[in-house]
Amino acid sequence: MTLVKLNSFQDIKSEVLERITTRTWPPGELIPNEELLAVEFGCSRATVNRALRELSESGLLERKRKAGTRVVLNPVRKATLSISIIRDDIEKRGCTYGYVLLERAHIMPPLVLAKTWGVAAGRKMLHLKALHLSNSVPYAYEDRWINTEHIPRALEVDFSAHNANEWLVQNAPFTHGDIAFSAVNADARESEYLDVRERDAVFVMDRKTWHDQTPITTVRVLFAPGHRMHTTL
Amino acid sequence: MTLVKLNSFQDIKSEVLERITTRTWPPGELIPNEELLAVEFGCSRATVNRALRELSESGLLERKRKAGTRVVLNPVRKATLSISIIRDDIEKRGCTYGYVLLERAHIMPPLVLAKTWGVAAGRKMLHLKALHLSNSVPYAYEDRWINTEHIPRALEVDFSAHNANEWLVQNAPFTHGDIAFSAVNADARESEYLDVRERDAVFVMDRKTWHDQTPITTVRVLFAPGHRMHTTL
DNA sequence: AAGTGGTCTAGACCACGGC
DNA sequence: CCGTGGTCTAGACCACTTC
Repeated sequence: MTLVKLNSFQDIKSEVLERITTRTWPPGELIPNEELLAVEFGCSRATVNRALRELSESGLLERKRKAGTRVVLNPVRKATLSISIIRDDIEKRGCTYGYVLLERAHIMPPLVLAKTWGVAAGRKMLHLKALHLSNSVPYAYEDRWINTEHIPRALEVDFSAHNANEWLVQNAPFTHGDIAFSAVNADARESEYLDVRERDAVFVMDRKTWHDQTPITTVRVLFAPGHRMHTTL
Repeated sequence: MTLVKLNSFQDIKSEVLERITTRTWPPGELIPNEELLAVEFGCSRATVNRALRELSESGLLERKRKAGTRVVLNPVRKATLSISIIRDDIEKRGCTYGYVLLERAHIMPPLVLAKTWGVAAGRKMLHLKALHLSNSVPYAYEDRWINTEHIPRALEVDFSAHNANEWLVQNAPFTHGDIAFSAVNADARESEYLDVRERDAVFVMDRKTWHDQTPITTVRVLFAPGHRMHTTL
């Protein structure tokens, strides 16, 4: 075993990655423990630890105390999605952002929603429908419910002037959330709002957020046809 | 300032998160430096560093040498997607996985593909179309190109017996990739393969992978209607 | 019981980037 | 210049898991 001086955890990541892709350490194989690698690479155990920890976070290694570190058999690659505010998406492309409130109502949510989202049944919530425009062209249509039991102030906000997404980000922080993406055929109303043909395929994001156990808001966003969500591996 | 003993970086993450959401440290604000926080929390600087680093990786803090650490104004939340192989997705739900090769050809790719993917024009590549089944029902349809200049062995593999995805994962590792998700209306052929009506909305994943600079494979996967991709924030 | 990774510490040096 | 975060080190203790 040659002792090569690899001082940074980045170098070690690359070297380990190399050994994985070239199958020096084939899938399923147990690799040497941190202490041995530290000796081999001429660095401290903490540095090896950081390199291996990050590789395991990206799904390439599997680590267990006492059992050691293994190369994952069928790597489940992790891709990071950046969920930005729609306004930013639009402005990043050099387009002008526009916003229109379509509907506002303080009503009881459908039972399905109350069930799946965990809000008390029989309580009114704020329901908003709005359109996001890019250079005056429909970009996304959103259908949102806000838990006004928890955020009563939302009832007094003029959501025709303030984008609900941005108001909530600044006024009702959440601790965790839950997102799903899918594809649906635009129904009659949706296609009218987005100015597309009925049944056109639209990309959908469903998001629910909570502050600890308390539901904050849930929103379904339909993006105009052609929308792509992009990331790297 | 009270000195509270917070020994773990997890505790510190929670505490800092708490201060962000309760606006003890409002958006845009500069927070104390690592050394001060280490004193306040009664732990070492390295521990504070790990907590703050992780929070900055999830998009809540912004750190710059000399400038210090700030609470991000409009947090762009990072969500992690797990991209698993289709077989696992299906079997995880307790369904039986099936696979059918529909077409195989060693031909020149369309010019658009060569351009966007960076392969030399005028070279033949392996083109595969296949169907993934869940309990014998179409689950996803894939249209794939494999760079046989780089992986000549792929020409000798019987892809009617071996799933291309899995063969490639095990035989042609990649160093990086690029994924996009979108929604499209199924065309006549696609809807026939997936056994749905024409123009039904399908969820699409386009993926390209490279080994260093060399293209490995590119695939477009169309998922049967109803498919959802899920993650947490 | 013993081996492994998970984490913390105290101290150090360095790179970046405002000043 | 010099304050800040970024990283590394050597050592330590602990938690988990397999044996």
